[in-house]
Amino acid sequence: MIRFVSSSGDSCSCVGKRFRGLYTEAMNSSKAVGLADVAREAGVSLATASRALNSAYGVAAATRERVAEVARRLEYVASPEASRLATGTTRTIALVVPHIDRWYFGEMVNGLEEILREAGNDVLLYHVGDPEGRHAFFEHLPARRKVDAVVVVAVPITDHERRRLELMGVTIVAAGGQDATYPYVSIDDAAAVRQATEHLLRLGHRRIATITAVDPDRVEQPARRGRTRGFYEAMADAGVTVDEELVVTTTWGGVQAAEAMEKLLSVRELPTAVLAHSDEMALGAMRTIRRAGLRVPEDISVIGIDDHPLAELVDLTTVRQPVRDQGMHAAHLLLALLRGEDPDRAQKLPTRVVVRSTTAPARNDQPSPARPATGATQH
Amino acid sequence: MIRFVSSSGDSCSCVGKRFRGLYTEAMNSSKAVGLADVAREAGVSLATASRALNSAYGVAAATRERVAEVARRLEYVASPEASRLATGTTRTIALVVPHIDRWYFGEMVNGLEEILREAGNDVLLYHVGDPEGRHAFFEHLPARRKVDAVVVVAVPITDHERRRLELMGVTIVAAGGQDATYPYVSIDDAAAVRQATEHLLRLGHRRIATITAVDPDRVEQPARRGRTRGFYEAMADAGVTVDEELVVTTTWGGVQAAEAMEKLLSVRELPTAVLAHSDEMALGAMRTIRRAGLRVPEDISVIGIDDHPLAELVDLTTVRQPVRDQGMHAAHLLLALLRGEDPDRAQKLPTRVVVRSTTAPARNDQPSPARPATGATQH
DNA sequence: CTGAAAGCGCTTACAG
DNA sequence: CTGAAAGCGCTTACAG
Repeated sequence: MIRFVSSSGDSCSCVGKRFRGLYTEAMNSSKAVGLADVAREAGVSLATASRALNSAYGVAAATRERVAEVARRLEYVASPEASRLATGTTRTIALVVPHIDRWYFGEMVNGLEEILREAGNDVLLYHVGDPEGRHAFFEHLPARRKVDAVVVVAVPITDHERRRLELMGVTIVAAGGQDATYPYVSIDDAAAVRQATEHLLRLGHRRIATITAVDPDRVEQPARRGRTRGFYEAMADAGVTVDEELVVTTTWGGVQAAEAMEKLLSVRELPTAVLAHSDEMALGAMRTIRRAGLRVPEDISVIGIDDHPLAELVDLTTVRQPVRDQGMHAAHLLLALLRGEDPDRAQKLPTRVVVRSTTAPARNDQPSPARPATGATQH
Repeated sequence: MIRFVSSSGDSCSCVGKRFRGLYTEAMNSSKAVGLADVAREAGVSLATASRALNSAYGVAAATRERVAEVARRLEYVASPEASRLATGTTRTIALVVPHIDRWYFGEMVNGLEEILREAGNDVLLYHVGDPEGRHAFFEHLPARRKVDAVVVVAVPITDHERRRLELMGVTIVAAGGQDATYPYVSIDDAAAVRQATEHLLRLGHRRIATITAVDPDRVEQPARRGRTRGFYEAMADAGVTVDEELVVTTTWGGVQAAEAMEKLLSVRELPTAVLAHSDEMALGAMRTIRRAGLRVPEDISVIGIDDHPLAELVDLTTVRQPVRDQGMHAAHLLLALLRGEDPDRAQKLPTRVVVRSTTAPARNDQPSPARPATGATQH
């Protein structure tokens, strides 16, 4: 930890010259207190000191007290390397995140980190952007035996990857993804889209377009399946035929959605509403609509999914998903698994429509059987 | 790592029953290959095996080759705990992040993680939201001796905190913050705001309002000082007197900015342009303007700072700052410091105005000495 | 309840 | 160039 490599004595990490004296002194004098110091000071053996600090049994209350007191006074903290080596446990959990720079992932990590750290774990961040990164991660991490568990954030993993982790005894959990093969917590994608679709249907829309998102390099695309399914089901339930021309697919992203929207605007008969698979995509669609000289929601209603923090600022109607909560639940799920409990391995958190001002009743070119929403929030 | 705690044999982490046989087998048979296995297989001692794999000197080329080959074949990976214990180094770097869920922080972490991991370090994530979290971090982390260095993302730290880290020999670097007391990479806040202000001035605006951001619980507020200063300087240079009524301060956030904008709209003579300290805040201001029945940019021009990914989708004019780059540069700075080199300890990355459509020439109630910008990007 | 001792899996002077 | 041995700082059976 204390690092004075250079023999010439001029390189004490990044510390300015004026501090050098101070540093040398600190190095020589303090040298992190260890268990031995605590034991000596408390007048017990190493073994007893260790037990007093860790295990619940086998130490006289008075002894435990005394040791604890000394440890506190000396600001003793066990060397994690040493105790990990000795116990064979790491108390470290890896987070595998494809796009840490996107709100969704950051929020998820936020929730995960909070719970995992509270439980005494270290949280290692692995950003795996592209397929190679994923590959490298799954090939090396388990072998490194650095972690007790890994939580993958919205990344479907292959069977091979999963098996590799399992074989090494690494517990795996998915946050925000969903996959029957390992425990997860997510939203019900189909239900979310169904809610969005039903909101539009309730407003009297019939020509509803949807901008569907897929991952460019994912092996599976559950979200697409799930979300798209919700749309078709809701339309069918309402007895509305889906015009396949109004179903466009693109990769995640606002710009991509903006381009997809151009396609939708070049259809013979324009849609009166469009449902995007994320708020970001909804904003992209809105830009195209706006640039085409059309208005939202007067000419075309737009609804997204997420309730991104900025959605509120641009008055975007959307389906809210609790992202941070998904992270927290996933963390709890993982901890339960690590404890050897048997928690619910398939948790879905509810979503709900948040009505703002990018959706409006369809104009009277279609019959409008349902009443328009009233501006309040609904389930 | 392999974890079969229960004596009844029914709790192999989170693995389903059908896998139990497989697991037990794996556990019994494989048991992670260690240096000893490599050494034996290669017919050398532990010491030689270790040297062959790590140090550059002191091993015959042929020996090194053979050991490396065996290691590869056995898929050997050193136990990080053991080697850290033995070397006293952690190869671990902590990232202290106040709001991982915001784009700016996620992007920064993205850049940091990439470079630090490439260099062979583990990246530990610490989300410290509130002052207590910060306190806990700085009090415990150094004592834990878990990390070689910490990079604080846009969090000014107190002198006491800094000293604590330094005394433990932990190298510290700031990414996105700026502070004369430790090495950093950031943008020039004053320059960024100056660019924004000059853009508005160039469009002929004179009644320029600014929504200034401060951190609620920060000890220092360099950004505020810096950014605010840029505004006053640019105005002074242009010979325009700042109307103090048009300078409002609030905490970071779109909703807060929306409220601040209400204040600006209740001034006797409305501003013709407003400069917000972030894009999110700009969007908040725009919402208030829109809801007041005014148009952007026809009635009021709006410019932000950041070039948030969504800024492009809402056509927001802004000052772009390279966030990921700041993270990458900060990582390189840190690595250089750890290597004992003497890098530039005060790196500022350039920003530039990105003109989109929320700013327009001031209407002719004021003289317009400069030509309006032409829609292209400018420095 | 407590202690002496072995061991976790590496690295690294110290001798050849 | 190579090996035997000590040591990194804990934890945990194994004996009292």
